[in-house]
Amino acid sequence: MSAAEKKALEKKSKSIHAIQSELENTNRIALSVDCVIFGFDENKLKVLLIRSDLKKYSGKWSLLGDLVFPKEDLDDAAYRILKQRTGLSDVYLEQVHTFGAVDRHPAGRVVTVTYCSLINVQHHKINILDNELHWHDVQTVKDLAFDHQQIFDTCLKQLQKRVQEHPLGFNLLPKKFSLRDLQNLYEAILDVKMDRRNFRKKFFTMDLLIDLNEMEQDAPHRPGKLYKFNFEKYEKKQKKWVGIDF
Amino acid sequence: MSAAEKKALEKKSKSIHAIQSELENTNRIALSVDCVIFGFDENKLKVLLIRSDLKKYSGKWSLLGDLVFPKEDLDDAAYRILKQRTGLSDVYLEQVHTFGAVDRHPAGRVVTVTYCSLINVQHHKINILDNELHWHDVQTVKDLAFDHQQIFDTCLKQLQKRVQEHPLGFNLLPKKFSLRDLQNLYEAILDVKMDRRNFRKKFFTMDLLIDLNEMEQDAPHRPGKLYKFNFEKYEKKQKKWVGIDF
DNA sequence: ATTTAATGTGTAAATTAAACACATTATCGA
DNA sequence: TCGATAATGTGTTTAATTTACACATTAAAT
Repeated sequence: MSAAEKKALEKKSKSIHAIQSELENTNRIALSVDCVIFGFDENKLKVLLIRSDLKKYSGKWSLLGDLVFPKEDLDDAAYRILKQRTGLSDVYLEQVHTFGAVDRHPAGRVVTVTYCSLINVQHHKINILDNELHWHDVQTVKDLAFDHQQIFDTCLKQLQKRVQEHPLGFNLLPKKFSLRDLQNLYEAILDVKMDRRNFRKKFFTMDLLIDLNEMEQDAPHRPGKLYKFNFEKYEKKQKKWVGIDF
Repeated sequence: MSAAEKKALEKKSKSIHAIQSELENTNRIALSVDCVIFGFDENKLKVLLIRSDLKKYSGKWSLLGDLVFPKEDLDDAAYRILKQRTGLSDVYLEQVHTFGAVDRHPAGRVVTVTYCSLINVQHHKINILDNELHWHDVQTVKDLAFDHQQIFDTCLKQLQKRVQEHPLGFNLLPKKFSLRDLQNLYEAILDVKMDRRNFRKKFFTMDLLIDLNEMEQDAPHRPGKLYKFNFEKYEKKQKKWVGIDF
């Protein structure tokens, strides 16, 4: 992380507090963005959290958030915050939900728009600055600051739903991956066990994996073949399926 | 519509303009809610629109929106606005997306949270006050004010997706309906034709329709049986299906 | 070399979706 | 009144998809 980014980060951590009196006086609504940044490491789904800087919530973890600038597009704000905190700029980022309970933030009336992002933990060295940032297993995330537990739960559910309908998971994997890697990812995100042979069949039928004719290295046993995802082919085919199922 | 509601409506139509100078001076963000209210009538999916009150957009139609009060929950604001405009209070209402481009509103920086709602046109007499409100066929909606076309498109897509996964459609039908009514609804929302016999089989297999042992009245030909939806049974069963399909 | 723990490849059964045909019932008009 | 009309109501047959399950192959570790 550059010095400039570090500075921007410190500046941020005060920004919501700084407007507290202003919020109370003007009787107006402030707008923030919170990012739920998912990663995948050691065959577990992770989420990046930051230690809360509010005394009321000291010791608790919270999501990465910041105020939206008055003349900044909402989506731009989300990308800016993601970039500030992780250095990432070329990743999947999707709006999930907006949380607007009156008392959701102790500093005053702050409505927050939540974005969800998936990054590859190995590809991007996150600066664990002053132990403020930490990758948590999603399984053990609990008791977050503010209403962040609710936000996190919503985003995880959305991720589980979306990952079944779109190839989001590939952003979490290395460029070259084995089918076992892919299955581990899906099992971690969806929290289910799948049949290895049917899983394999499923993806081969989709015909969206490119066989790289390479093998895993340093596998403890028989190495598997390596693949990459055919994003181009996926973009071309537009699904138009209609069914009723509830 | 009561006099009080009429007054509230008139007051509203100025509210965004009133804050224009304030927005410019304070350099802050205002928050609004826009409602996309879907209805169903004459076997067509409709959407309730209001004539734009801004000169810049005179003659164009727009969604029903209003500013969120500083000390009002976001969801409450959505229900308040829906109630103000339609008198409805006990309906399905769901947040869809938040739109926050800097220049999306001519009055200044207004970020808007969009909600989608489904109501039964016949059950709720909407006061078409001064020709300001009108039910439009969704098929012919185009060229809305502001970024409302984009918002509408997003909501329609979301509706089409959600209606396949949840029994939302029943809110648009009378309490007693025939299977033909139900199929007409789905065909209108999804914009597809379905096989009558397979459609029927689908819903009978779900076992969520209650046979009322009544027949349609005044049908031009052989009348069909009437049913109602078993909401209680639906609430009890929780779907936990996992699959990958993209 | 043998063991071990993976990968890689099918096949059969069950379930679900799609395509399709005909008898039944009420209305309408001659 | 009676046939024509235009719906509803009830299958069956076929195809496609999902699920369950078995065995040979490969490389590493001992």
